[in-house]
Amino acid sequence: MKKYNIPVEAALEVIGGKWKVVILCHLIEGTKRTGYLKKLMPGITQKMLTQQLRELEEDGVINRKVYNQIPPKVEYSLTEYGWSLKGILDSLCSWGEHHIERNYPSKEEVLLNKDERDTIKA
Amino acid sequence: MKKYNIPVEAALEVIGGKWKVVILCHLIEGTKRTGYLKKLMPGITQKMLTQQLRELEEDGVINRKVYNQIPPKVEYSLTEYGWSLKGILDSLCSWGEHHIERNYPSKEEVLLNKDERDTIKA
DNA sequence: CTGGATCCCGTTTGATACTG
DNA sequence: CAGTATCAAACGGGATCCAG
Repeated sequence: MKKYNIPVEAALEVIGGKWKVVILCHLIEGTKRTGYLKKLMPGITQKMLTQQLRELEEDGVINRKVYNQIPPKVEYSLTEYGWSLKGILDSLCSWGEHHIERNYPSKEEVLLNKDERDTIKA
Repeated sequence: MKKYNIPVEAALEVIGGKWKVVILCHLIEGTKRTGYLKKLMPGITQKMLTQQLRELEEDGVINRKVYNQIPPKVEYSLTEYGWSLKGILDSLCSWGEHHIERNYPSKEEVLLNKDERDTIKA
């Protein structure tokens, strides 16, 4: 049985992975398939995306739905347990926005992202 | 200038380090010197502790106070900006506790920690 | 004796090509 | 399209050494 020196370590074991919080933030917006998640995270590799998704699934915070068809289609979504992280994820997003405004008042660094997001949505 | 694909990445850049959340959670309890932090985190190495503390200091969330004396004494504490993370850190701790109860209802894995904490305090 | 730095090595992550 | 395999690069762990 795993031992924790402080309870927060248990939380980090679930969402402490390098890309997990970002993945979960995207899944708050709704169910998404693998390729779309990869588009939303230009910096992640296929391998890491698969690995992090598997771990999140094992910890019970996301759901993996496989459609048996060609070409393959796999969708990921938050489980009910995963939704219990919503408050934390929202707070992290909000803090991140404030942190950006604090360090780069011009906000230029996120505007590009919004364009990208619109491009992807279009 | 750094580009973020999603604002939460800015938050992860600050508290996303492997041990940063744990360090910050300990510093919520009050100012602590280096050796005591190491006792509170048996799993961390001297090297990582120093590195993570330096990065947290550079990001403006913790304060480093050096006492010019022999033997050396260095104290770390949250800055005012660091305190803006309190809500997130508390939520993470709370979620971690619930996660432990969910997976190990006997709670045996954290009781040891409480003993350790008492031992250190004594 | 405390806080920190350096070196070496194993593990994790990244980049790329490949499979069904 | 989703996932795997392979190899290179970066990061983390541990022991040791250093300054004061």
